[in-house]
This record gives sequence, structure tokens and C-alpha cells, in this order.
Amino acid sequence: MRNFEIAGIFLKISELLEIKGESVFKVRAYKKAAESIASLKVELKDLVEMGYSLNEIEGIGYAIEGKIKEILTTGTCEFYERLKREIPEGLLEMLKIPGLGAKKVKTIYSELNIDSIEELEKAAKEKKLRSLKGFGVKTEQAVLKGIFMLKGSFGKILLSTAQYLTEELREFVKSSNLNIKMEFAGEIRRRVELIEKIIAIVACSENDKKEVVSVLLKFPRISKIIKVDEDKIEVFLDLGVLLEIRIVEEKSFFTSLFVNTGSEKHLAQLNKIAESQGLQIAEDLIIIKGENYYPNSEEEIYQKIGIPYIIPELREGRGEVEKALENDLPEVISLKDIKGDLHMHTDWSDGINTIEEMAKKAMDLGYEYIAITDHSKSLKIANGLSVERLKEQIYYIKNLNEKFNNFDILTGIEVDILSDEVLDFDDEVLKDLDIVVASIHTGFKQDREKLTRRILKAMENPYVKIIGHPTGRLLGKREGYEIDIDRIIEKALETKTALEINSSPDRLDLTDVYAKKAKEKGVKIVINTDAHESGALEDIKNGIFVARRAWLEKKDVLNTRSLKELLMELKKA
DNA sequence: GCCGTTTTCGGCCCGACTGTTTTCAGTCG
Repeated sequence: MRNFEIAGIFLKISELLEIKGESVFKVRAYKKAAESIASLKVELKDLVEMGYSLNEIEGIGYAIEGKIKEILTTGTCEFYERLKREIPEGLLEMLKIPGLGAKKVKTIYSELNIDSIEELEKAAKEKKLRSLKGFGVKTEQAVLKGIFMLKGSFGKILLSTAQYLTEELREFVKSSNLNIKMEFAGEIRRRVELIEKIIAIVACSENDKKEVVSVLLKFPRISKIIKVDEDKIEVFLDLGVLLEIRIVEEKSFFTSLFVNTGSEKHLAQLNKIAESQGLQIAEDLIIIKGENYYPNSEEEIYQKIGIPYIIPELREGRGEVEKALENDLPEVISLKDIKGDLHMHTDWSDGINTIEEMAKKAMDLGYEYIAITDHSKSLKIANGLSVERLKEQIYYIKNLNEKFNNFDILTGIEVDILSDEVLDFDDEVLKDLDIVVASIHTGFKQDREKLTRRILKAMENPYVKIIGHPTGRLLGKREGYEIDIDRIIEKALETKTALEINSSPDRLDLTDVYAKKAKEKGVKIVINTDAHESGALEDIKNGIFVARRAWLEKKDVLNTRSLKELLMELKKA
């Protein structure tokens, strides 16, 4: 069992204990253990095998170490199983609804005997929740809204999780010595933010098909088989997503890859052009003027259709076909273009690693610079920096910089945009920093006008260079706050403030659609990770995916510049 | 349940906001 799965069990234990009404400290201890395990760089399995004591790990004591060992040998632990028997698991689903915490979920369960989202939705529609003590009309509406959001992401997983599964499937294929060619198509190849179905295209000889199917069905992640025949496997995986494997002959590989990658709209547009050229494109066969045609690459297919090759991330039917016809496709940004990261946290606030460790990791990634942007003073839970500590940090970083050649650490802050439109630090403090990222962390529920005004006001500040995670969404967990993105884009342009694409896997904020809009208006973008530990600096790839889907080119993104150019192009105070 | 001692038990990030109340519990970051 992998760390993230073990962490998942401890997180569930902490939630079950919370619903049960256990001590908040015990609840917190399990949650902390889960977080600690999730951020480990080494697999617990290996540590145990090598005989290391797990007590060394922060947040793991005698009791939890025992449970980890039990989980590693049996796949679960008795304590967890007992809790699950005691408390229906449906209650954990209900916890995901914003506004419902452990206490309210418990009330719903004990008063109305409701233990599933479906029953809860029914009760809310029948206006039964508002009569419960501590509930009212607004809570009832919030529940319905939350369920609506949950349903939108039901059966979908984060792109990063889906990619993890594809890696596992690749490893499985490799270890099974299957002689096949495999590539992933569909949403995952287009880098869609939430994945409903993982599609794999597998090519093998006609004779091997039977054997290939029987081996693939042994992939340990399969939790339910939906449909199997010689050409297609459809299964449900244990992390909550569909996997479809299409098995084709070698010669049909690229046709199948092509047909299964583009969105419906993209393919429909291409088909229309193809037909006019005398091409018929079917599931795994292309016919040109009555003759079968088997391409050796996708590029060849586009060539036959008569337009330039379109990369998977653009195949959404958002105007890319028209641009291709005009030979005016964007030359989208790629990972190697990034020269630095301008939003990250350290152990000075709520990050795990030291400034030096973050810098070292950044150098390993080949960066030329980073900005340290810990939280500002009001964010107490994140150990936000006081003015004094910030000054101390600035002094510390300036000294540290003298040790480096060809690498710079910029001083900075992620300053809170407080509920009353005021920034958490005065200009007197901000003026001494290289990078000021302004973000909203509180008062999400204010109305659209108020939230928009908070961001607009922040952009008017001469020292604010970047707006961090502009919509505040958490994929599958929380809708973004209500903002008028058009006015924000307009103001960003006017004040020369950059908008962030936050690469954290569950944020991806700005979204591809908004980032494209911003680019079209000429607003500059920065792609940051918001890393809270050094390993998370690698999340930058997620932001690059978003940027590519948003048609961003190198020139649209400021942290592709050298430090000198970056400082020149960033808004000047 | 973890941690760190003042070594065996007491403390454990904290404050704002919201929707309920009619003075505050619950949720959230």
C-alpha cells in the first residue's frame, strides 16, 4: 500500500472520530499524521522493511505506528473497520458539503436518520432540514448548492491523480512483460482538470489479443468490471474513475489515438474538413478515396486532412481548427520555458521546508530565481508573519543571497486581502519587498460586488504585483468565490498587475478559460506553485498544462523571463 | 493521539464569519 492511500485511511479515521464527537485533539492528531504521511518522500512500506522506527516521523507515535504496520500487512486496521461499522460512511460524503461540519452531520444523522447524500438531498428539497435545531433556510440552501457541486465532480478525479494511475498501469504492463504499445488518449491527454474516464489505446498483434485482455484485467486497481470483449475493456478503478482500454491492431494505433483524443466538437470540425478532402475517418480506420489508410503518426493524419498538427491540449473546439486553417496556431509554452517560481511558503509560516531547502530544490529544477512569499500576519492559522518577522526574513534572505552564484531569492509576501478591502500590511512594509502576491483567504461568502472590489482595490496598490489564486476554487471541494472576472482582467491590464495560474493540483486557478480570456486582453500571467514543501515545486507542470490549454505562449508568461527582464516587466511602484 | 518534559501528565496554532440565535455554536481557513 502506498503512502497516499495510508494517509487517506488516517484522514477518514479523523473524520469518523470527529463525527463521533471524540476529543478535537485526537481528531487533529490523526489528521496531522495523515498530512505528515502524505508529504513523506519515502514510502512507509520501504521504511518498515528496512527496519526504521516510524516514531521519528513528525506526528506519528506509538499507537499510529502500530496501525501503519497493521495496514501494511492486512490492507486495513481493526480500529478503522470498527469505526466504519459504527458510523455510516455516507456521513463522510456529507462532510464534503461546504457549511456542513461534524456536528451538523451528526445532527442530521441522529435526528432524521439520514446517512447518504441522496436522502439528504431529498430531505433538503422537502424542507425538512430547516426545522432542525441550529439549522435554517440558508443552511438548507447551502446543502442543496453543495450537493449540486459534488454531483458535478462525482465520478471524476483530479488530473494529477489520474496521471498517477496511468503511471501505475504503465508499471504494471512493464512488469507483466506484455509486448504491447500503449498510450493514453481522451481527457487525460488533453490535460482536462477533472477526469471522468481514463482511455488507454493498446496495440498488439491479433493473436495476442486474448492474452493481453486477460493480463490487463489483473491490474490491481480494478474494483469493478463493467464490460469486456476482445477489443475493449471497461472497468471502474478503486480511486473512483472509469478506465477504458481499447485494444487495436498495430496498424490502427495512431488512428485510434487520434479519434479518442479530441473533444467531440474538435473531431466534428475536423471530420467536416476531412470529408471535403475525400477522407472518411472511422473508429480505427481512415479511408482515402475508397482505400484503407494506416498512418504512422498523428501528424500524418493532420497532414492528410490538410491542416497543421494540433497538439492534444488545444483539441477542444475552441477555435483551434479555424486558427489551424489560417496557419496561425499559438506556439504554446512548455515546462522548459519556466525560469522561476514566485509563490511559495516556508517553515517561517505554514510551509514544511526551510528557505534554503526550497532554494536548493529550485536550483535542481534549473531555475534562476524564486520568491519567498509566506503568509501575512492575519492568517494566524498559517502562522502568518508579523511585520517584525517579515523584516527579519528579508534580512535573512539578503544575507543568504550572497552565497549563490547565478541564483536569486526574491523577498516577498502573500499578503491577505482582508474582508474590508484593506491589505494586511501597509505600503510602508510592502515597499521593501521584491514580490507582493495578494490573495483572498477569508470572507469567501461576501457578495460578488464586494469580492470583486476587494481584488480591484488590491490591484490598485502600487506594490501588489500578482493576484494569487484569483477565484479561490478548490476542485471538487469548493466553488470559486463570486467575482466579475471581466472587470478584474480590465483592471489587471490597467494597473499592470499579473494574474496567477496556481499550479496546486486542486486549485488550477486561474482556469484555462479565464487565462485565455486574460491573454486575449493582453494581461500578463505568472505560473506559480504555491508550494508548501519543496517537492511541490514540481507541481509547476500542472500550471503549464492549464497554460497550454489556455493557448498561452512564452511571451504571455512573466516567469519565463530572466530575473532582470522580470523585474523590469513587473508592475513598477 | 502526540509531544516534551518541569519525566508521566497537561497542552495541543486561533480568530473571523455565518447563520442561527437573542448570545452563541458551528464552520472554516
